[in-house]
Amino acid sequence: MTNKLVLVDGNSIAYRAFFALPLLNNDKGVYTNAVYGFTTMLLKVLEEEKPTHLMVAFDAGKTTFRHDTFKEYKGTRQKTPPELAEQLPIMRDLLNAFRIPYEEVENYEADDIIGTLAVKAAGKGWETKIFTGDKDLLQLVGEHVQVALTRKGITNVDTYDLEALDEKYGLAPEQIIDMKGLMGDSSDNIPGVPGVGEKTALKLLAAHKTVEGVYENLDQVSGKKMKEKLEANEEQALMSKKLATILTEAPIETNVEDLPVQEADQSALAALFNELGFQSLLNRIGAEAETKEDLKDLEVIIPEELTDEVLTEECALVVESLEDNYHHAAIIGAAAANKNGVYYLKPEMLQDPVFQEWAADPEKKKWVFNAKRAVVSLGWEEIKLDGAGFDVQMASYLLDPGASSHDMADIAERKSGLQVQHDEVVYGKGKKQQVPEEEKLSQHLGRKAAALLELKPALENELSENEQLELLIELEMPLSVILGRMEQHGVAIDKGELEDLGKSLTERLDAIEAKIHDLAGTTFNINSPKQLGEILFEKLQLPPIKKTKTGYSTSADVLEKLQDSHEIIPEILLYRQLGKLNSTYIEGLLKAVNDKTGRIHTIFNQALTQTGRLSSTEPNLQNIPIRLEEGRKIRHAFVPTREESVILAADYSQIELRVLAHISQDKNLLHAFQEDMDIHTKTAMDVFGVSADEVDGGMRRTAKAVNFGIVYGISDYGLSQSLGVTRKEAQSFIDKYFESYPGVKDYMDTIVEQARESGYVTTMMNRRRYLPEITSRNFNQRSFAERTAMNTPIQGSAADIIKKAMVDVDAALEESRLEAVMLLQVHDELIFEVSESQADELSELVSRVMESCVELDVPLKVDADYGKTWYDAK
DNA sequence: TCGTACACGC
DNA sequence: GACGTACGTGTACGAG
Repeated sequence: MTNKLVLVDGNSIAYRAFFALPLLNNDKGVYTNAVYGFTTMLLKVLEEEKPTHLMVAFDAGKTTFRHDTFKEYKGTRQKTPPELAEQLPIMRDLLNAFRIPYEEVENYEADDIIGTLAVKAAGKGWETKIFTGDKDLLQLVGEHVQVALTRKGITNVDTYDLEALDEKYGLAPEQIIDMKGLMGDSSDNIPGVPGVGEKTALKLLAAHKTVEGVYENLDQVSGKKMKEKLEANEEQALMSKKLATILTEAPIETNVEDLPVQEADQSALAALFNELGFQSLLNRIGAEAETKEDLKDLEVIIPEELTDEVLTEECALVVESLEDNYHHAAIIGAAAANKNGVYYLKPEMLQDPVFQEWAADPEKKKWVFNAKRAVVSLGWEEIKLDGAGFDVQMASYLLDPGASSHDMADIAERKSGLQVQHDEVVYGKGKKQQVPEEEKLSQHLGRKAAALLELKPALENELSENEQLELLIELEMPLSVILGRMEQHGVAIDKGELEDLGKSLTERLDAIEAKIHDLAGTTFNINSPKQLGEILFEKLQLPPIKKTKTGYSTSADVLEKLQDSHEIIPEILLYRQLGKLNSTYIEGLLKAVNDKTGRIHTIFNQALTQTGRLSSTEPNLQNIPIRLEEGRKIRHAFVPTREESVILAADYSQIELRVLAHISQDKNLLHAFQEDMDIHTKTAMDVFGVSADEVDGGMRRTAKAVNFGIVYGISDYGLSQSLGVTRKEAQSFIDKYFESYPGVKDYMDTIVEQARESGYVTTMMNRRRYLPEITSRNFNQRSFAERTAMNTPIQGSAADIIKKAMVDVDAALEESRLEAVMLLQVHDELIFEVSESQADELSELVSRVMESCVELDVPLKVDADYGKTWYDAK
């Protein structure tokens, strides 16, 4: 077997990694992004290339032999940023731990080391692959030498051999230096011939092979100016070529045989990864995260009897169940921690009336982790939990919704001195998940409870400093109880209705499938984008409009463009639409109906989204179809639990734009809502400069998309996609919008400026979102952060408002004589069930409370309606 | 088991 | 001048 040598251009890869990744740092404030990128690249190389020999070359010192030729060589290069410089020594530690040799040679660049070794290896008939971000190294490509150039990020590379190089540039490797000689290289301050760029250089070399060849045939060069430029810079061109030439005879003692790949020093590597905080890489090398302190230390008492020493007035409480879905999940144990100690409570102790009385007492305050989970999982066992006054998970979420995790173990790691193991480590995952023996379980739960006790005051302090305590105590905590009740109550489903819809869907799908196969002339899986792409773009020869990473795009917008070019297309679109309805909504919802209750019990995630909205899972009841009639029919299956009841839906009209009017104080927008105008028509009037009766359907649709863009923070590109216009046109709509609503423009500018200064934005109720990328050098990251800065206060404040409305409505219902149940929240809409006789009264109450739960400078408007099913509540 | 492509809601 | 562009969830496919 031939040997395979991999040579890595250390400085080049480090630079690439540094600029490609956000400025990460570990818990000690040391920047780690370049090291991280470098490491992932090394791991990938080891895994995929499986080299027999490997080394990393670094540049040494500031000056090299090239400076003798040209003292301004690399003269314009900016100093290595200090954030990167401090990472270079760590990379050497890393290589030592990997047992990968590295080398730097005084007076020479990494390129020269690589070139020399590549030549040595080629002489022995070895295969060599060079990893770099520097195109110069392409000159080393040869029969046995490939060069992998980083493309985007660091692990993504384009590999060049002789053939690929010829294909891309039409050049042989040795001509790379001729190209550099002619066009120069601004990053290395190689002058070249001024006025000659890549295009000209390639043209000249195609005709005359080398720099020397160009000058020998100067009379054949077309263009007077070009000839003059070349003539005037002959010496400079030759010098530039020399500068760009990589030395393949650098004085290096190392032989390629000295560089065999060795086993990494696992313990050194694990120690380094731990220090750097590379959790994911620890997993990848199969090592475990280090433990800060001895896990055996904690004293956990297993009480014989529950006394008021165990269950105190202020007490951390852990209620553990394993399944993600806590509805009807078995509680495997509990723990309490307070000033007296840490206690493990066996599951059967939860049945003790002493526990139940304490749990139900709102005066006995409990500090918990995910209050809703505790309330609902106890609730299913008929145990009432009240007085859950502080939720550590919620606190962590409110402090920084963008934090990498809100796991107990991670929060404890970040914010306390106590070590809590990850659930996955204690219980296992997937099929291997199981309840451990009591000793292990009591330790784990005891640690969680102890950590809660310690975390509560710490996080309370942080919240208080951010003025977010009210948000937690007055809004999210009461809301979690309400949401828990909604989840546990569930939504009744008419299974027969779903089954009937499913039957007719399946029949139609079968017919459409047959038709598609017929039109295609073969049977294939329509649900497979790969197979569908092959049929459409190869067999049927339709023009592929867009590509994805893996092949042809077959997304709806692509297919819509092909609508008229083949009669198979509309059938495929219909097949997709109906297939989605059948698999997700018919089959999916039927599977989600609980056997015991006959209802669907979703789980609202209250600590997930970056804006403060809720999300809904298992199943997601926030994306039930409504826009197309076919799908809307699904809502027929959402029914009240009692025959005599109805479903009532109350939704805020344009809440985000009203919030925008309030926050920005734009006079035009405020006025529009104060006069209760149709906002999309109003926007169309302003953007197109026409009167109300001149606004046609197209103008209103455009205006609506613009408003949508403002609310969701999409870019000119996003708007152009949704309108099917060019980016320029989209941008001009945005410009006109800002001309008409200058207050909105001011707000957008101000909020971005604020975000840059403080690093975060806030909502009306002091929800926060950090935007570190707002100072990024990467245009995309920065633009995204800027749009987020504009959008989050709008969407987040709307989320605040409906959450407040839910708390207020719940209280109002409590006081009223109405027997209504809140079932769902869908971002700007609340769904209830109520007996038909009380429906009008409920409608009036809900609308009133929703409209008055906060006081804005524009009115809030609610539309409410009810009917026998969710479909009819429109 | 995981990543990708696609489609649904707001 | 290119970059690759609201969020969140679920299903199906196909590679490992």
